[in-house]
Amino acid sequence: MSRKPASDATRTTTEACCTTRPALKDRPLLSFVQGVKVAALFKLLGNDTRVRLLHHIVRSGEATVTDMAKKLGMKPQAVSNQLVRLSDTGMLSSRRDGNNVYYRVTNGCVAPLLDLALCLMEDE
Amino acid sequence: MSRKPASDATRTTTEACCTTRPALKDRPLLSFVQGVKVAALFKLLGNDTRVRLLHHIVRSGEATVTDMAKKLGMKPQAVSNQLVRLSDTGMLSSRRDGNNVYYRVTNGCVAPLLDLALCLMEDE
DNA sequence: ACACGAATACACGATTTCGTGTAATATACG
DNA sequence: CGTATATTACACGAAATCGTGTATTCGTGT
Repeated sequence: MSRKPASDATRTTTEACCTTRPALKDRPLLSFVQGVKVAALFKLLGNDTRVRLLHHIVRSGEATVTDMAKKLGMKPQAVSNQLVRLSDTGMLSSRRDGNNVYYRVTNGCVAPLLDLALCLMEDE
Repeated sequence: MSRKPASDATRTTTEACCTTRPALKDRPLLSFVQGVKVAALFKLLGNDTRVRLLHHIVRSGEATVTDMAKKLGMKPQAVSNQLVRLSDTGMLSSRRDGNNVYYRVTNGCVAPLLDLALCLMEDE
């Protein structure tokens, strides 16, 4: 569980994500457990609410629950549910200021992943 | 439905995938439909069987159903089910040679996506 | 202490997912 | 034509998913 240095707080741009690249093609076939782990990661992104939440946070740097609920046109509970799931995996972190809880992206790979998926979507 | 030029048949390396990059952060918040589309893409990758299948094909260039079924220790039907789903979205293409059907990756973004996910997984 | 708003915890119901089993189709070889 | 192998089509059942409703926690202000 070694989280990234988090860089400086307000930074939300697409950072360098994976410096060590073992060259996908040369790896031995993924084991069952590895497959499950990778799939779990994608599964987390495989939901329109979570995708839109992530994109919103990437765009705005930080956001509160009610804020996002309004933007997405959803109830705060639904949003909170997904935010918790995203936080559990280390994609997001939360900071409390008074009544509000601000969420931000902590993992540098998230933005690139979204980016790739977006243009792959528009491509085909 | 404009598929990529497919480059030359035997090429399976991580190709240039998305040349046009509208800068994720500057995009307006994803609409509901966009969110669903992106999520659908990730959802497709959110399964250990499909992930391992994709990785195997990326590694070997081409592979038949029974071949993959043996490698993954699964029944041919289960494998075929997932291969169909992957083909429907344009990630894979199939070629028939006698009794066997060979599957290969047609979309250049698939490998980079897997790559990103792999190091993101190992990172945290 | 009390009320209020924000965020979360939890159980429920509708929907989707995935491997299995069975059957059908396709191709090769006698 | 008949049989064997490879692949796929289809229905079924167990399991996971996701938004909703309700209730609880946390912080603020009066």
